[in-house]
Amino acid sequence: MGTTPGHADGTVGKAMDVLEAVAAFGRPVRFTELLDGQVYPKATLYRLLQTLTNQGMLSHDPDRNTYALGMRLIRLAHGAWAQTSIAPVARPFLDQLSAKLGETVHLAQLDAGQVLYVDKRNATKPISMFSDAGKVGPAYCTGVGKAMLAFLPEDDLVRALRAQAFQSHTSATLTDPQSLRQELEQIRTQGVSFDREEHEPSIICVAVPILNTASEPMGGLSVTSTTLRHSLNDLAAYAPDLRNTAQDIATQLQPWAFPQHLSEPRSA
Amino acid sequence: MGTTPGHADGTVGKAMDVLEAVAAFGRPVRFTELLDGQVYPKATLYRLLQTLTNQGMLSHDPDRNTYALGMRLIRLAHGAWAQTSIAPVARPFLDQLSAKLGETVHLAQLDAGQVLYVDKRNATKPISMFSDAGKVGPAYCTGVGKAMLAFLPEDDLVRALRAQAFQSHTSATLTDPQSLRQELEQIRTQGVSFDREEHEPSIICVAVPILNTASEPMGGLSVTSTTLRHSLNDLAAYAPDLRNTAQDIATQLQPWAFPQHLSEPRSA
DNA sequence: CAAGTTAGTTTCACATAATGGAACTGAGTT
DNA sequence: AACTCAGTTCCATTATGTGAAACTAACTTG
Repeated sequence: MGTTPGHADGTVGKAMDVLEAVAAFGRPVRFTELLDGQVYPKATLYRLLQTLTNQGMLSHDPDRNTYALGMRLIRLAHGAWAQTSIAPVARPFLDQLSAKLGETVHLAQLDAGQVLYVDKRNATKPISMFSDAGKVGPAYCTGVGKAMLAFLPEDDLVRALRAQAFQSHTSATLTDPQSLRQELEQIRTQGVSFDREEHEPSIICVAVPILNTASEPMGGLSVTSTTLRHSLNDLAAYAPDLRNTAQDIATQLQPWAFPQHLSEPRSA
Repeated sequence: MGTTPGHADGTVGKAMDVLEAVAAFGRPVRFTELLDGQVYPKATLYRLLQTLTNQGMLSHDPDRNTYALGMRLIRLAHGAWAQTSIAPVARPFLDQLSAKLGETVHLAQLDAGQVLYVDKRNATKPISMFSDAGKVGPAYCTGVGKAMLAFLPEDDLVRALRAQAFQSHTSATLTDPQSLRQELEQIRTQGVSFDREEHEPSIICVAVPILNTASEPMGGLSVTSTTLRHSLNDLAAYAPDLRNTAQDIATQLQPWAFPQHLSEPRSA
């Protein structure tokens, strides 16, 4: 987890492990810190760091002798966001929904069994980019996570759950696959999922999946609030709006799933 | 340019070239499309694509047989944004400035001679994350770009300019290093730079650099508008506010440049 | 201030892992 | 049934990456 050398395929895999290790620190990190947290021997780690820095995937502060994630990642991620995520398609709908409800709205997708937030609206104050997009969270104890898990094909679900370490974040967290599966069953029939302070105390949310025509989850959409401001019943009232927006997004997503513009006149 | 196999260091470098090549298309791309745009032979390209997909750096649509940038990049970029860019530090100041001026505000940094936008505020409507952060632009014909170039040490400047292909975007674009250098001289003395429709017709902006104590540019800050709404003189009036905000950000950035929290009790 | 410690860099004999030409598969055409 | 063309696999060759150990430089410490 985190700094696991996930069965590295070749040199590239190892390089990615190193990237991940740097990311895990969440701050500029010294060579040695990486060295004893990591499985790769000194010289190997050293060369990998060099190469990655060279490539702009890491940035190296020569004064402090520290490494941090490089800005090239920001450029590339912009492409990923635009090409691969459902966010650009969902954008206008998020605007609409957030304007209507005046609540915090999240858009998420599943990535390797984890919830990856790809967009967010916070009605109260203007939101800064990147600050929240790119965040990840556990799927089994978040509203959007459960909404998506509920509609995952069985084998995908098994794989997603195996990747999770079911740790108890709050007293309400579902920590065994058993009760989670029950909950997922219920979500599947109701089409709505709730986070009952399962991830963070006093944070609650209502979420729906964004499904394609094959009923597979393409993403999730949620309204988040606190127990101070809302009850779960209050949130439940948002469900219809959420469902409508999810449906709208799903509709817009169809052409995206079957792109027509594939064969362009090859520029000789 | 773009798909240049920039003197690849090793396998990792080649893998990054492939990433960049996929990014360059800006849409899901077929194997063959990459193949004949790229210098790597079939089998090699194939394996690199496999590895990258495996690693989540690319995503592969098995139906359409296309590759696109992967979501792992979004996760990593979030880290880069938080660790390496000046954006998180500048965030509250951007909020403030944008609230005061009610105009579109950009925060940028230099990356490999290009302008990389790392944050943005648009007072009129709520802004989506990632949509603009991560964008790149040419340094020599944007307000923030010139503001930063003006304060670059000579050898860095030479390197940055060599990377640029001085193409004429509008009739106002400075296309020769000569006149650009003159302009930079002026910016250096005045501390403000203008984009006089040099990048896009009718788009103008005023920008200032964010300088560290060594007077090296850490980033740039700009207010953008259109010729319909403002004259250059109007924009010039924003300069003092921009300078103040840049100063505030620079001050906050000092501890960041000399992080105290480096030696933590090593977790045995 | 010499001996000791720590952090980072370089070397080099060795072996793994990447290479790419060519052959193969299988879907789509004619 | 013969012919594309896109994508995938094979495998002998060799380039690349490997990592223990030696080295250097800065920084403590007795």
